[in-house]
Amino acid sequence: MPELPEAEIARRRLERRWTGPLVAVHLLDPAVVRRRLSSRPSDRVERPLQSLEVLRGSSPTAFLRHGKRIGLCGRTWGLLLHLGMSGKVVRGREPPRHGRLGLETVEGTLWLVDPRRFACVVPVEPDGVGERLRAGLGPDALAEPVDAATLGERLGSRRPVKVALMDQRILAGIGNIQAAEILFRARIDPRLPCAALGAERMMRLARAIPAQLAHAIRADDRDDLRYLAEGGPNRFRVYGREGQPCPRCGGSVARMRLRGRSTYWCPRCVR
DNA sequence: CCCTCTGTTGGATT
DNA sequence: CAATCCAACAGAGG
Repeated sequence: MPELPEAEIARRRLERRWTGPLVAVHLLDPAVVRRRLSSRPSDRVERPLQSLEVLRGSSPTAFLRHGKRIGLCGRTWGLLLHLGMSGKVVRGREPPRHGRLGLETVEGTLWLVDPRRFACVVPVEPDGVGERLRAGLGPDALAEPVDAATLGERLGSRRPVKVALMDQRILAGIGNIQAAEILFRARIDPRLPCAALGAERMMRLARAIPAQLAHAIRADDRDDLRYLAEGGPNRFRVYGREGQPCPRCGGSVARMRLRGRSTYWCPRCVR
């Protein structure tokens, strides 16, 4: 479920575990290397590096993140990373199942694992990695929190608030799960058009965004990352909890479909 | 077995 | 123009 919290966990894991220069690059699935993060014009890379071999013998000087994207900066290279739908970073000696890429240091190997193969890495020139990460995206939903007035301007007017929250051009990092958790925390009906929020709700929403993301990161860091698909307990307050009691009011958590995505919320809590 | 569901994203289609 | 569908994929669950 890589959204901002999982991307931040992956970034930290890379930063903490990357000790010393890279001994070897294990490219288990060549398709994981792309020439750009997406087909959008803002993600165009003029001179993509041809292979990951340039990484060997060096170590990154910066470990960046913007929204769901991660960026590593070496002296002679940069590497953009997007975890896609099921990507994560794990450490271990042997290549794990669905391992796509291994970055080996003397201390061990960091593996990009990704069953669904939507994750990718893009080798680029070292300059401008930070700019590439932000290209076309709004401010980072955690690191660059916006006040209620700014949020209101950015959200626009017509769309349901949950749909707008998931638009990376407005704020970077919020996906389907965190949108549900944020709106639950702010007690806002996900269907409400942004223009109908009003000052009071907008204030609650502006506070809830960084609060929820920080909470999710803390939870992940403590428990180690667990995916629903891996059978771990559901740590979310409403996501994936249709029919279960609302942790705040005891009412029943509802599920609906908004723009094709499952949306969980508590009808009794919203105000 | 088969059908539906799932974390992302962007482009095509209606 | 907004909503839906689809395409990249694999796997879990009913």
